[in-house]
Amino acid sequence: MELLDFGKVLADETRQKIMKVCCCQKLTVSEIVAQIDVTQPTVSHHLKVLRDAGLVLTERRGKEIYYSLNQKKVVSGCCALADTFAPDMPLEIIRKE
Amino acid sequence: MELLDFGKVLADETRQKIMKVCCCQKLTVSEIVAQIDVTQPTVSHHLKVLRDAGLVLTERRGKEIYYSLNQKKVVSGCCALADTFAPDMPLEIIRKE
DNA sequence: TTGACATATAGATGAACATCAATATATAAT
DNA sequence: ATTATATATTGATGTTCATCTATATGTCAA
Repeated sequence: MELLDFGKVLADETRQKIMKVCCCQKLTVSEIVAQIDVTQPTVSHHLKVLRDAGLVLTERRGKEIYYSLNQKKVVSGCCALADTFAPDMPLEIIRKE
Repeated sequence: MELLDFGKVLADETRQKIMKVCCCQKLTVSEIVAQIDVTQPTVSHHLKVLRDAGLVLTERRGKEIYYSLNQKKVVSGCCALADTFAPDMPLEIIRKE
């Protein structure tokens, strides 16, 4: 089940913090570590989990690797959740540019 | 963080199965047990988790207690997720009655 | 090639949690 | 009151997983 993976990714505080900080910008691992109270290996571990779930995009520049949240994937996950567990709810417009 | 609880609830396969079966109908604990491959205490445990998160509605009728998924809460959780982790995405209309 | 820096991986440890059997509580019927 | 049925709770057990330290890998500069 795809939704199970989505849920598992969201079930950790550190992971949600990482998602939040690289939500709207590209950050290196070091920059993420600087903003969160865990060690670098721990951040790398969570980035791997996020990467495996397709929830994060990466871009190498020299020694550094930039990470950013894949907002599109977040939305598709949310939609899948709503479709599965709230099929009777009219969702209307949630946000529009 | 509210979102963390939402994620944790979603992070278990049995819980997702329970959510699915009582998504669009009221079911007793026994009826849920009959549809899922775990014991009654395990189902009760998960129903408690769901209840504490406000994700399930209950209704007592005699000896039996009917459970049904709170779809409204599911949607508000999905919206909170999108607002937090996908603020740049235009969500448009997802579904409409 | 050597050294410095950025990130990833391996292995160990502890905590959180899903599950079960056993038992308790609640409700209804006789 | 007693019995039967439905659900909840308790306590034990095993597994999953987050975290750390130590180390490996990768990249660039001198």
